[in-house]
Amino acid sequence: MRKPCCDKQRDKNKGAWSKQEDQKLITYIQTHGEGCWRSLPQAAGLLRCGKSCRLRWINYLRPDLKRGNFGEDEEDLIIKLHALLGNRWSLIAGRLPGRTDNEVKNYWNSHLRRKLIRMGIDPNNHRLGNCISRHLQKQVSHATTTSSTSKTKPCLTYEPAKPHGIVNVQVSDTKSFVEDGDTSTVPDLNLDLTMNIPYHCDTRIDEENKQQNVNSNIASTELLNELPTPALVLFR
DNA sequence: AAAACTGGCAACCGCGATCAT
DNA sequence: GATGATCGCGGTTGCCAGTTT
Repeated sequence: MRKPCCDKQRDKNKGAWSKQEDQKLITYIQTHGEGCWRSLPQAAGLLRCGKSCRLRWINYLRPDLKRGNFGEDEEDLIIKLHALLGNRWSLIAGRLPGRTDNEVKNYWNSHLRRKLIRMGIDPNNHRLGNCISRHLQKQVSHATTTSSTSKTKPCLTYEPAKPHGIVNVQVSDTKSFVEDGDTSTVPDLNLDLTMNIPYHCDTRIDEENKQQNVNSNIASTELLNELPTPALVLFR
């Protein structure tokens, strides 16, 4: 049923975009606006498929793109949002003005993911791995004057985004664990936060509404700012 | 100095969702 | 409801520059 991808057409350019191509695309969109990607290449005089034009515009040419390094606050937000939403890059990017889903995805894969792994945190579920990394072990052993490897390891449980937008977050106080050292005095705080994002996957809501619902819910509750994800706890 | 390796990023690909007929 | 067209998303690939051996 699916039509062969337009990219496979022989007369289409592929690979890196030239300045001339960029300029044609910019000029066309400035004049006619976004949309109708299918017909855009021909109208703009580009030997590209519409898909490629859309991607180029959204990820690189759009005037409102921020570009440059991610700030610490942006990193925090990405980690928090990823803990809540999983690999929903477009939703995550929607909370980061001037950032694209591709940019966020790349940054996650090349920076944040590794950072979490180095911290001994599974980037997939934001849980501390079974084996605490050497780095973390150092921190722990440094914090505790006596060896205490047999003590209860910090328990951070994040369940990634579930269907219907319900996210359960259970957090033990890792910071206390690391900094205080004496885990026996640290109660296993189990903050069972249940967030009900009005995101009904099973009903047909258009993407904009979905995004607005998610955005407004997150923004209004400001819950994100209160969420100490394991990664963030360890970064600080 | 050169080869091998690594990391970052832009772009591509395939698929599902949605729209149009 | 069936079919085809289009869009948008997330995973993956490939290129290139920088670093290490």
